[in-house]
Amino acid sequence: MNQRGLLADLNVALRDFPLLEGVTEEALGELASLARCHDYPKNNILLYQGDPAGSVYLVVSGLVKITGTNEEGKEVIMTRVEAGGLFGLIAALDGGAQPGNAVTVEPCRLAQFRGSEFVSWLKRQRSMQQQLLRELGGRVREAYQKIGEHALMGVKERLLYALLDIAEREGKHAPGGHVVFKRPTHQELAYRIGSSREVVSRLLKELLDSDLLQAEGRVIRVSEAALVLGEE
Amino acid sequence: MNQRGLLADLNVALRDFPLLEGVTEEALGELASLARCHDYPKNNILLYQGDPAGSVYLVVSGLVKITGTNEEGKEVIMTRVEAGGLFGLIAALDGGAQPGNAVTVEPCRLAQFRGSEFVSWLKRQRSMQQQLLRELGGRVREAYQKIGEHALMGVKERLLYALLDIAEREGKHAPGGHVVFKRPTHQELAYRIGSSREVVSRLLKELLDSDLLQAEGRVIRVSEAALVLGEE
DNA sequence: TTCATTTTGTGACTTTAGTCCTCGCCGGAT
DNA sequence: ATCCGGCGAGGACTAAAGTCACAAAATGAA
Repeated sequence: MNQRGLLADLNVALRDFPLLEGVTEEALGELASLARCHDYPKNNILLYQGDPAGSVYLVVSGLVKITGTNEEGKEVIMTRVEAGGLFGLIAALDGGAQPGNAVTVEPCRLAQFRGSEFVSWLKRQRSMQQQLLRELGGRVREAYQKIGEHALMGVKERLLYALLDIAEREGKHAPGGHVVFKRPTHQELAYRIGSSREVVSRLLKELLDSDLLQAEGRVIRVSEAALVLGEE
Repeated sequence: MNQRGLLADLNVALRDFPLLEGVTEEALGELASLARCHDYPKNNILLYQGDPAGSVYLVVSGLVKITGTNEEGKEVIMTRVEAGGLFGLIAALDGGAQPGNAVTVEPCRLAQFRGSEFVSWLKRQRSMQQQLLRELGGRVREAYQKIGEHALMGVKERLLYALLDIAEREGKHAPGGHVVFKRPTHQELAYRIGSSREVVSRLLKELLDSDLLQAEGRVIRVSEAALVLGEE
């Protein structure tokens, strides 16, 4: 699709994003006019950790992960940005470095803004600022949670919490007071909790043996009772 | 000192805090009128992780740490809030749970606000909101940094980074291109990096042996060259 | 100074997690 | 149907970190 078509879509999409609720039609149009909209394939690198402040991106559709990596290629996922979410903003706000790498997890459509233009637009949007304060607060809470998990729990417990988190977000309720969901691959889980594939493989089996979880193929079932353990 | 005296001091102090720059005299007075100001001793617990949203606190003087803990009493420091900083705000903004425990590290004077009153005052302060966006962005960056350190580095490296961080924040420049600072206790360092006293004891010695750092008693010296390693 | 705390150093051991490798399986592409 | 690559299981080993126990040193308050 060409830029014109993508932008038309963008205009429609903007109205659906909770972060932009309360922003006037006019301001939305203005925002759309600042955007360049593009499609990206899976695993496309958008930002590197430590890069200087640059663009701000809005995820129109798809999923982006923010990660940290070390020299040997080990990776940990800090957070995931879904449709309607922003990334690149923190650096743009304070002119500092990018807090993490940004990589598409699946094919994505992204709207790209010049950092300075986005920020000066933002300065005029009061309700958006308030939404954003809540949003950033949520990110801090999520990040603190992760720090606690890494510093205070073993891999097995982190794995359990990661699974409960998935169950909560995308699980479907099944008869018998259960929640079911399709688990990601062991490798993907390992990235999320900052461990290795083999270890996840072993520990997942232990969790399945210990009747907290049951598996049928790649689908995992948790009792709703167990779910509440995951919520602080 | 009585409440009246403390509040008079508060009024003076408010003008010095970067977070409140650009806020009108009138709004500052209004804010002060919402505050209850108290002194707290060292190690005083102010908030527990998971508590429902309640008060917002402003650190007038002293130092507060935000920590996570597990059942066995192991602790990790998420961040420290210095004079002029806020805590309890994230929960107040979104009505969620407190992201961490808040504990005084030294005797502190704190101004306490009802969460709802603080937030509705905040809604009227545009420049403050922008400051706060930057501030929260900084917290996210700091937290992501910590997640990366925990997931991707060993204890020794985390320890080194923690020391470089202290050197940068509170080190004094000494002749010979060095920076010197007084290190915290091993136990305190262990809390910061989420490890144990004994391990810190051992690894610190290794670091001192390996000429990245030199110690004279509790004072540590780093070359300015080494310092840049710590900055992403 | 003296004495009670804190703080530190260290050996010995346990536990946890990470690594390397092999092998079988399943699903999708050709 | 067949081939390949990602996925999953699991054995064997190594390395890293945590724990326990105790003694020595440093600190700071009376």
